[in-house]
Amino acid sequence: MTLTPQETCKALADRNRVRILAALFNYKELCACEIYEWLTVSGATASKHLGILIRTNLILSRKDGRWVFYRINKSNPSNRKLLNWLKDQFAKDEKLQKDLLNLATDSNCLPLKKSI
Amino acid sequence: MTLTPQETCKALADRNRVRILAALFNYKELCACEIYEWLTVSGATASKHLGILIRTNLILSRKDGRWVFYRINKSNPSNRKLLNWLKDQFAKDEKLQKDLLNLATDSNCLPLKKSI
DNA sequence: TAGTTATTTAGCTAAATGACTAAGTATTTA
DNA sequence: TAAATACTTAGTCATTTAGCTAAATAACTA
Repeated sequence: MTLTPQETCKALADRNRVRILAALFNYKELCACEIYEWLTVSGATASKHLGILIRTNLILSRKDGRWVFYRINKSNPSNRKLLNWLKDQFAKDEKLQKDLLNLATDSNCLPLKKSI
Repeated sequence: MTLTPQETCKALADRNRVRILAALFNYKELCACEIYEWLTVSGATASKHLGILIRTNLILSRKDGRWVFYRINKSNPSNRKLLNWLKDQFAKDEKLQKDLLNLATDSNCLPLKKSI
């Protein structure tokens, strides 16, 4: 299935989905619970957002026991420029940077792995 | 006013707004009537879409008598990567390319100026 | 195997969006 | 100055979306 630009952009047209991507830019992987706790939305809501990002090939997931870990999909060449633009935007967004500091790195889920 | 990434993406999250940008990538300028005739929506609807693209700094307008001409805003450095990604997407989108052939170049408005 | 934990799916509601028509503004032409 | 043209604004309506809670699924643990 090929995505149109507006379908990809629609996936990025929501504050919480953009926040998820920003978080995943900072960490190699995050599990669903770490994400929804930080977003302060219900698990169901986060799951829906994560599903949208998966279906637009922006992120990938990996199941490990009870947990599902999410990461940026860097292997999709057609989105490279878009993700690069996003990264630029994140860097300039002070509010978002402050917000990211609250992403608990002392999660009782599994140790977060800082991105290189 | 600084735009968040999701605000910019929201502007690109609609088929007709993406079509407007694709048309403006192919022509230096187009007036509102050329655009809405090609989109096959009412003038009011096109005007709304054009307003959204203007407010997100993606396009610029110039009034000339009764006509308003629109063009891509190439002077906004923070959107350069995004517009580049969009251009890539357009090139790959066969449906859109076919669609663009129907953009009447024999408009009775004012002669269209092919983009360089 | 029963209970607990992590996540997804289903169903609901309020708010947002994109389309339309009608009315308003600006500019040109007769 | 009246009519016509090009576009925008306002108001209405149908559809979509983002949130929630409750129920379902999947996997571990006692």
